[in-house]
Amino acid sequence: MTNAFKALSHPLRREILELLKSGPKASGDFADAFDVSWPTVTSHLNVLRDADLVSTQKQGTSVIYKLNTSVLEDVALSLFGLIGKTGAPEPTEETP
Amino acid sequence: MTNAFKALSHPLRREILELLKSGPKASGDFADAFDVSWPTVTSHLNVLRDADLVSTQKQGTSVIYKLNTSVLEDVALSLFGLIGKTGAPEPTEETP
DNA sequence: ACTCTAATTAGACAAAATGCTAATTAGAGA
DNA sequence: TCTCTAATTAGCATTTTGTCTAATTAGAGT
Repeated sequence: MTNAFKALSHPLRREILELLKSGPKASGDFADAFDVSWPTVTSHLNVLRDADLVSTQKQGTSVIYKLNTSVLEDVALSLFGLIGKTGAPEPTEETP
Repeated sequence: MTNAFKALSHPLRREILELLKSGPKASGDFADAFDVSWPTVTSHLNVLRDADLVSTQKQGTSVIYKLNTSVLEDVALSLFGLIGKTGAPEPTEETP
């Protein structure tokens, strides 16, 4: 999960995830959507897949990417953990 | 808030935040806690402060760092937004 | 087999991040 | 004032990241 933080650090990768919110997409869709070269997109997609934030599936000549919600949720929860929102009931007083 | 993602991408910086969970600490406390030089710690602390993840306060010759929970919460929420969860995690148990 | 489209890999290169040592600033106290 | 301690800044080497173009792989359709 540690890699997920690094993967999330690039704005374009976060935009890719944002696009994936509306459903699975092919590599070329991202290449069309952003103003960078297709190889650059591929590189970012690889980072996201290595971090397990997305998973892939081949469909003919296309490669379909879809959001991997579980890791994303783990990351979000770990951040809440950092500020004391663990998902468990909060104590009425701060624990030193 | 965009910078927060980049700030969170380094393991040592996340460890710093983890340490801050238990309360505000001085720069030297981190320098003691980790196996890197003090200037390196300072550099990481600067990144965290630029990202508004921590705030500082001088106390004599010491500089006290404390966690800035609001930005951390924003980041966590934006990740939940990515997976369609609009709010904070619900308690696993009923709050008494 | 040939060709077109989808996508990735290879290789090069610039820019940014990381971490060190040495030098500097600034406050506290004798 | 002098000195000690806390912390940051400066400068530098090394590594990692980001991006491009060119080349390559692979499937589909004709």
